[in-house]
Amino acid sequence: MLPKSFYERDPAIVAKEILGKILVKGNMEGKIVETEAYYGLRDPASRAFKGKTNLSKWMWEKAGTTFIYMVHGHWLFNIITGNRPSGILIRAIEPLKGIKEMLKNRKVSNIVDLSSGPGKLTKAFGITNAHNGLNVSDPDSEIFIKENLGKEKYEICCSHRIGVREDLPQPLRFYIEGNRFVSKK
DNA sequence: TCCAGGATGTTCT
DNA sequence: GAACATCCTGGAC
Repeated sequence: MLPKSFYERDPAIVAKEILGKILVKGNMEGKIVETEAYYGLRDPASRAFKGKTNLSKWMWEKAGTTFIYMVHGHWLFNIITGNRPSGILIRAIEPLKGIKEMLKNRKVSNIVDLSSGPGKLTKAFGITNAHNGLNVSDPDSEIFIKENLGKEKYEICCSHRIGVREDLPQPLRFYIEGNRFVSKK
């Protein structure tokens, strides 16, 4: 399992290095293939931009804390990082285990449609706001992230974030080049 | 009470 | 591939 210190860093670094790691919930596992970094107060796209509210308060929590909120009727899964308030958004994963259970949560015929988007993967994994405030570096947590022991190689690309009205100058979206489950190219 | 939002699914060409 | 209706909640008024 990834230690808390892994998350206690700049969100862009965490977003980049968490690619290829394994997200685990119950018997379901998936490889993280796409993420975005969010810089709290100085980031107009961040939920924390307007200050601390009942919703965004999680972004001030310790690194590794989960932060889940709904947009357009979809739950989006975030993890708090260092330099708070800040965090990363998990945008896409590649299903590895428990695919049967994921298919039950999402009625799709195509595996690629199962988790190739931020709202899709939360539904496939059954993640809702009930999972707010967990810590992915806590062994007792229902959701955690572990190291990928495989030795596959992949290239990491970056781009500007998707669907963000006022983006920061630097690219803050990271993904694994060529992976089928990345939401957009 | 109203409205916009870090998106998705469907329905076209 | 592009356009659009719709998903639901928190926060502002």
